[in-house]
Amino acid sequence: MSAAPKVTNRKALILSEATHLFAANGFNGTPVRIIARQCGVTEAAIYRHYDSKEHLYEEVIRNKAAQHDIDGQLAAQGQDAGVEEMLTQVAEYILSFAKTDPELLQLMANSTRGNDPAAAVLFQEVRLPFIRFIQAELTRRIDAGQVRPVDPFITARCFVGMVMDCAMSIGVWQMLNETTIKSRDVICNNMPIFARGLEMRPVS
Amino acid sequence: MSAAPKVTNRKALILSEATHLFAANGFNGTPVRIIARQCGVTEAAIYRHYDSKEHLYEEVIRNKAAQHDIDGQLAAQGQDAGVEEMLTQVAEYILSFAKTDPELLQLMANSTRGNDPAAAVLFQEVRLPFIRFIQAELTRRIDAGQVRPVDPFITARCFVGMVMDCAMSIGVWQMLNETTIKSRDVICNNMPIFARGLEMRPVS
DNA sequence: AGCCCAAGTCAACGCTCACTTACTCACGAA
DNA sequence: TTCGTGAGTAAGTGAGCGTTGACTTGGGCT
Repeated sequence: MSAAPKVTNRKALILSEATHLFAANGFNGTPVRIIARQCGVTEAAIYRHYDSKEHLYEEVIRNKAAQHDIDGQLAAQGQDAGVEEMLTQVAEYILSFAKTDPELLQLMANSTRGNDPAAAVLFQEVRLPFIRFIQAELTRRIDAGQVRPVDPFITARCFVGMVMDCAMSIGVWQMLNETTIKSRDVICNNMPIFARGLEMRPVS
Repeated sequence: MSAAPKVTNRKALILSEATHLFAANGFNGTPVRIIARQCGVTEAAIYRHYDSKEHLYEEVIRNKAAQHDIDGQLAAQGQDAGVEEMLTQVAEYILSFAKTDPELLQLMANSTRGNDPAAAVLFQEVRLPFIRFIQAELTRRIDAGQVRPVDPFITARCFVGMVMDCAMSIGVWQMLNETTIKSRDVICNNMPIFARGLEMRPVS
């Protein structure tokens, strides 16, 4: 009723609701009016906290990316794992977003186009960490003679692209009534292929 | 000057200009007014030919998909090629779109989200043919004992996803001032990895 | 007590959107 | 010659958009 009912963090609420709506309907598909209604406030209240709709969107993206300490999570992995194990852990991490944070994947799917200025942030903060990690791990193993002398960057970029595409396009696939594929099946099927193709000596 | 200056196919012109604009700016980012201006006609003229903006968009998608006889193109390949050669040809075909028909890739990138009803058409008409082809080729080779007993559908889906992602995200990458990767380098680097991982006997 | 200010509200503004209406005109067939 | 029709136009329509300005309210500081 009153104008300032509680000092609860309204700004955080707006950011949260905006995240849900932007993820579900995209930037152009989400009017400020709807965000406001979802928060139980007026549009003007939103502009009290955020300069513009674009700034709010960028904040949503930045906040979403910051929620995951990807570098830290990746660095915690064992240094002495085999290639397959390493790739498996990365793929499991990416695919786990489908359950732990589907909004992140939706936002990424919406931002595949170059036009979106926030796309750069998502690529930089989410994709690149994975790629850099794999790149480094591959380089180390190539130098150690465990992995064939492939281009580590290209390999990492394509590997991450494959897993990301798999995670992002789930929605479209089940819209087509195609068989839904489980993450575990993808990993069990594809990681050995990649690892076998990369390793210096054929496994078994 | 006159109302009907020429009987040249105005409908085709509208479809063509709409394709350019939708590809460049997406559905929501392309007002009918702009399409009309680009064609040198009024909005009403467009509605004379297309019931609604959505119908026009769907027609754009359908027309774009129909421009490529993907099934035919794939079927023309040699049946006795090795796995690596087969995958290479498919990847080359997909990556060639970046030069022969970049609009197709842009439209696909815009339609990764499930909301877009046209996304289904693009998946069905563009992605699926590639996947089904690889799936069939893999199945044949698995039965012949040339390829290890992987899941042909999952493998094909992920392979196509990898190549598509590579083709679609080129725009974002060069916006980040990252090194631009050439299609040939991707193929030279990745096809042997995949093939080596798939083939029954390790290659050399 | 008095006052400031963050955080709201309401009501609009100016603009753009997809789409419509009423009308015009060239042109080919009867 | 007349007339119907397809293809176009100018000029809207109401709805919805992002954004703003003037005003209100209530908690915390002096």
